[in-house]
Amino acid sequence: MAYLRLFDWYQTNKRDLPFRKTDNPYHIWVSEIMLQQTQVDTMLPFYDRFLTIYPTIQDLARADIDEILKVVQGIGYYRRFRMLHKGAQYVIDHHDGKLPEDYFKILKIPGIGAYTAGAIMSIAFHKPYPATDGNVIRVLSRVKMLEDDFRLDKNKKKLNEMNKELIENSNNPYLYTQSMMELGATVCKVSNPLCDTCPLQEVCLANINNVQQNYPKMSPLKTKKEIQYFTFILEYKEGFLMRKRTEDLLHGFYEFVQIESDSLNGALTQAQDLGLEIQILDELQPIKHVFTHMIWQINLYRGTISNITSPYEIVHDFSQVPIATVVKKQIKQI
DNA sequence: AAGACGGGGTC
DNA sequence: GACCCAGTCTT
Repeated sequence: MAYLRLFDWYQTNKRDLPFRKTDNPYHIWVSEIMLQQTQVDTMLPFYDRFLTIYPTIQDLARADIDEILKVVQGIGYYRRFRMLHKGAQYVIDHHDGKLPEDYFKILKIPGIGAYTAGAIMSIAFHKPYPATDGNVIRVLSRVKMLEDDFRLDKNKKKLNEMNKELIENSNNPYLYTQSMMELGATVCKVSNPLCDTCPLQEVCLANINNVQQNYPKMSPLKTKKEIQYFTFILEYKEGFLMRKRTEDLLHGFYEFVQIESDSLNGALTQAQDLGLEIQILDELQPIKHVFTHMIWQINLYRGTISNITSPYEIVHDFSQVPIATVVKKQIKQI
């Protein structure tokens, strides 16, 4: 690996990011959780707001999970913030409220896996533990022209071992992790990589052979399952009927009366079985919402109702409860 | 090993 | 429309 060129390139070209201006291990922890499967530009506003409200591990540990969800609503993958909350409480209970400088102790904290443990060790504590994310997979698979299918766990683990050797030999774990990820994010991009400006262009086998787009090799994703819903925005006593979700998906977020059905009549019948006598006023614009593993096709109606039954409750102010983007799209229409 | 888990950006 | 992203946990 051409470490010096890589590090020089990083020092000259790095983006000015708030989580690179701190050496507070907790702040770096929060940033790494928010960066899981999330682009920098998307997480930035959440990062600032989150640390303003929860500036220390103690503040986060004693916060209410519903309030935390409200703070991060719109970013997605909300389970990571339930885990982060548990993680803060775990650090209070097991490590006197301070992040330990030990890879295997960090790995035991809820919500922290191999990547995040390596990122915290190398970025916050300057210790040589590998942080192998999508960027590093892309950079190394191109530089070395690796033929493995990186959809598979075993191949990611193999590459993590290679990344471990590289960071151990780097003499600067902090610069190694930061520069590899910065390179993957800004130069060694998924499509149209900027190889002309890459500090590794002379050692990169994919660039030399002009086959960058073939790497990393990834087996195709499964097609998403589609679900048809009928959703009713029902006014009741100057509020709206809503339910706090108890499913794993969007757990703790509020939704209107939403029923899985192929037809309006079928949905209304199911609503009756729940004790809801719905009077429809308008049909609104249908909504398509894409998740990682499924697609919701939502037929949307506005109506009234003269009664309320469990588990529904009356929500008077949408700003007081966690609202996911799929419901925000619905609220926008009223 | 495979599936669950959000939302936004890119081409 | 299809793919990807500074992944982790559960089954």
